Amino acid sequence: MKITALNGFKDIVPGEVELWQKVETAARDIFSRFNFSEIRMPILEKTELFARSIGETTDIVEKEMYTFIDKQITMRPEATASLLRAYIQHGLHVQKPVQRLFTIGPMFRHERPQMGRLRQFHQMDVEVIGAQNPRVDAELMAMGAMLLEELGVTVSLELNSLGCPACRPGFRKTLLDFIEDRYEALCDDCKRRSNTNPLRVLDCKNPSCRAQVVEAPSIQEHLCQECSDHFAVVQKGLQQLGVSYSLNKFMVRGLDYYTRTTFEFITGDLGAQAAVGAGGRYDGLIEQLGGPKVPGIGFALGMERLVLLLQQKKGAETVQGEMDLFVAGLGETASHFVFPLVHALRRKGLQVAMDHEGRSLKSQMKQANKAGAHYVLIVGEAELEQGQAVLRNMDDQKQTDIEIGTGIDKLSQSLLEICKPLDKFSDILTKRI
RNA sequence: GUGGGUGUAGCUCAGCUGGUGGUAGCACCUGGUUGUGGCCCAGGAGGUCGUGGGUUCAAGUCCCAUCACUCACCCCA
Repeated sequence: MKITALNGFKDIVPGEVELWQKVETAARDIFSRFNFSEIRMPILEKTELFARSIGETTDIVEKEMYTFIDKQITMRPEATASLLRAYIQHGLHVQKPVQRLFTIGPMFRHERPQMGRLRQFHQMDVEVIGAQNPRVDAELMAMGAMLLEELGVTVSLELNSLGCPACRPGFRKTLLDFIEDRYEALCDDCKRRSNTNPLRVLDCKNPSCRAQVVEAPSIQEHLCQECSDHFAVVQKGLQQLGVSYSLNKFMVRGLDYYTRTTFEFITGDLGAQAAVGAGGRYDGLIEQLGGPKVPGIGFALGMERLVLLLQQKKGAETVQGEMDLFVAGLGETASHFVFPLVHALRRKGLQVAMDHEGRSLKSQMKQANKAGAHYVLIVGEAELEQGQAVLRNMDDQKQTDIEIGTGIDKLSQSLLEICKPLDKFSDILTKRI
């Protein structure tokens, strides 16, 4: 019986992993432009952490977490809770009034997999802790938009405010009254939702529910003065930064801790999984987890979804590797000579490969070609005797003789000089992706 | 947890109303070139037809079960 990866768990193989590297590299670049620092947390946490932050009655906590029940530990289903735990544990608020942190890594949820949704999935998570100013909300969204733009994926930004503990309960009541009048017209899921999480009724996909809900009261019109002012400045900030967005009064968040600003980067190209990234403000959460009374805001980008979008773009051919030099030794004597030479060249910084299987020159040339070698050094019995080898430029097919009787150090030095000027490796690689 | 679709070579897939698994494409290996890549040509290797039962003289094909994958619902990045 063949052993395969678990359902919902995926290998990222060569040819695909380059896209992931591209996404990560772009993200690290942008995050550092915005003065964020990386933080890495463990994947396992005490179950209680997630129950307290995400919400005891959310689907995630109730049925989607990978938990070792006997040990009361859980594989993180999202990053924010762990990151805040680390922030509190290390007293990072004392070091700086405002912490700008990001983390990249795997998350785990036991859901049924589908396009863009796996059981182990990867997020890039960004959090600003200690900043109250609504301009920071706008700045964060602008950063997300900038990253997505640089990656070349087209998304739209949708924005809403969920209010705060002062005004949300009032709206909730208003909404419940509205739903009450139409209860019988709603689908079974929405009937259930109206008890558990009435806001969820607003973004039901069922067309008849949508029709019912069109006239629903908008939370944006029921915000308290502070929340309303905050929301206005967020929008003003987005306009200042030239970030286009649209208001969506139906947008709701799945996690309990969100307050005020919430937003999603949406695409139409991923089937049912429209959100490429999403986040919002969580002003009470840090205190609730036993930390200082500071506000926070953040968002997460789904890496699988980003990679899928990149793959969908035209000309998304698999990335071809490159190397500086392939050394072809013909026969046992030549291979014996070449073996330490390859090592010496690698030590000097060249990307070098050789064949160890005693294959024909033709076969080795094929290997070199496939590997994207720019040069091939051919060392045969005849060359060895004459103290010479042939250096072939694979790009223009020109061959030159090169002295090899002078010792490996000198030989590798001259090869280094020939091969290195061509080393625009990283630029070329970046462009090809 | 609920529903639909699909399982044939490493990958993409043919295989009609049951009658010996495809000269299919890509990829791989070897040769055409006594020591020279890409293109072309020739050859080669690669399969318990997802698995287990059943019907039948005969099952990749029909039936049942099971597993896996996949899309959607729920939920969510």
